[in-house]
Amino acid sequence: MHADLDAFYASVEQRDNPRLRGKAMAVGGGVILAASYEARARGVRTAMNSREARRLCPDLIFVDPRIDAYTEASRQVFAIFDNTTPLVEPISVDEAFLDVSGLRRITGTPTYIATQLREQVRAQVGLNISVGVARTKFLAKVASGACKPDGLLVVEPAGELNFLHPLPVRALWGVGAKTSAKLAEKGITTVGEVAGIDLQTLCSLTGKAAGHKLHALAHNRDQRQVVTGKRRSSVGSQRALGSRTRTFEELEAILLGLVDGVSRRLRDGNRVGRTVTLRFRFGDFTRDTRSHTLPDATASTAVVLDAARVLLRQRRDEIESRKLTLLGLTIGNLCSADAVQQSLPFDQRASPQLDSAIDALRDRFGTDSLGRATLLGKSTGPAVPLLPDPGVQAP
DNA sequence: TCTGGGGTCCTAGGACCC
DNA sequence: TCTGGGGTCCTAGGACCC
Repeated sequence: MHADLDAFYASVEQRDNPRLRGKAMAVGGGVILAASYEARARGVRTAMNSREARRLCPDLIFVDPRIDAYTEASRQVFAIFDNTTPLVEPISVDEAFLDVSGLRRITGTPTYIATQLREQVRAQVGLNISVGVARTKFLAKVASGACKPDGLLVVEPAGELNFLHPLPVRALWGVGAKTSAKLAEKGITTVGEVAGIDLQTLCSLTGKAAGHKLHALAHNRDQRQVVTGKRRSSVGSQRALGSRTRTFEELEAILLGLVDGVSRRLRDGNRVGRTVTLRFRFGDFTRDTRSHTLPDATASTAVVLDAARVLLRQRRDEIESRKLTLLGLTIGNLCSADAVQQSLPFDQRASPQLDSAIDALRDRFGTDSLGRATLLGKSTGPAVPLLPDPGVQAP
C-alpha cells in the first residue's frame, strides 16, 4: 500500500480552524507551501508565488505555517502505520509505503486493511488519507495519486497494464519537466509509448540509469521491496535572502546561523558528517554549489563553520558582484556518531562514564570557566566548561 | 516582497591507488 | 618509462521528488 495524506499542511489548518473549511486557502507567505482542494480547483499550486496565486484566486486565504502542528499530526499518523504493519517505509512527513502482503491471515485482505487504516486516520487524527494498493510500489503510488482526494484504489493484478499504459509519462517516477519534454520531442507522451521503445533509444534520451529504470517501470517491472529503518544521508538548511544587497559580514552571520542549526540537528540525532556543501543562488537564478570533504566526520559547530567559511570566502568577489539571493548549507556523508566512536582508538572515544563524571564535576565546581577532564586516560579533548579555577586539579 | 525549504540519486571528470 | 585494467574517492552540477 502507498498511503498519502491529502493536501497535508492545508488539511491540518482546516481541521484546526473551522472558518477555513470549505474555503480556498493556502499555507505560506511569499510562496505557497500547500493549497486546499478548494484553492487547487482555482489553479493554485504548491511552490507558486503568492502574487500569482492571488491573481488566480482573489479571495484566497493565507495562513502562516505551523510546522509543530504538522510534525505532531505526522507522528500520530505514523503511529497508526506502525500499528498496521511492521514494514513501513516513510517517504516524507505525509506519505509512506506499507507492506501488508503477509497479513492476509492475521488481519485480512489488503482492501480491508486499507479501509481500516483510512478510518483510523480520520477518527484519531481528523485527516483524510488516500491509499493505493497494488503488487508493486510504483503501481501503489500511482494508484494513491489517482484516487485523491480521500480515496482508495486497488489495482488488481489482471488490470495492471490497462491501468498503467494510458497514463502520461509524468506518472513515471523520475520523469519530471526536462525528461517529459525530451520524450515529447520524440512523440512519446504516454507510459504505453515508453514501453514501446527499445532500451538503447531510451537510454540515449535519458542517460543509462534513468533509462533502465523507466524501461522497467513502463513494462510493469518493479522489484523494489518496502525497506524499513532507512536513515537520512544528508541534512541541510537554506535561507532566501530577498532582493536586498547584503554585506559580506551579514552573509557570514547568516552562514553561522545555518551552521549552528544544522550541526545542532546532527548532534540531536547522534550523527556526524564529512562533506560540507555550500549552495548559492544568484540574482539571475543561476545556481552553484561548492563542497569540501573533511578528513574526519564531525558534528562540531566550530569545525563545520571553519570549512563553510573557507568555501564562502573563496567566492567572495562573485558573491558581491552578482547579488546572492540564497545561501544554503548541507552536510552529507553522514554516519552514526556511535559508529565513529567504535572506530576510534580506545583512549579517544567518548564515554558515558566520562560524561557523567564531567557532569558531577560541573555540579561540584560550577561551569563558569574552562577546563579539561581526564578519566582513566581518556581526555575530553577540547576544553569544556568545568572548573571555577583553571589552576584547580579535579579529583 | 518576484521565486521556499527539505531531501535523493545520477553523471562525468580528475586524482590517486594497486 | 610506458601501457592497461581495475578500482575508490572527491567535486561540481543536473534532474527530480514532496
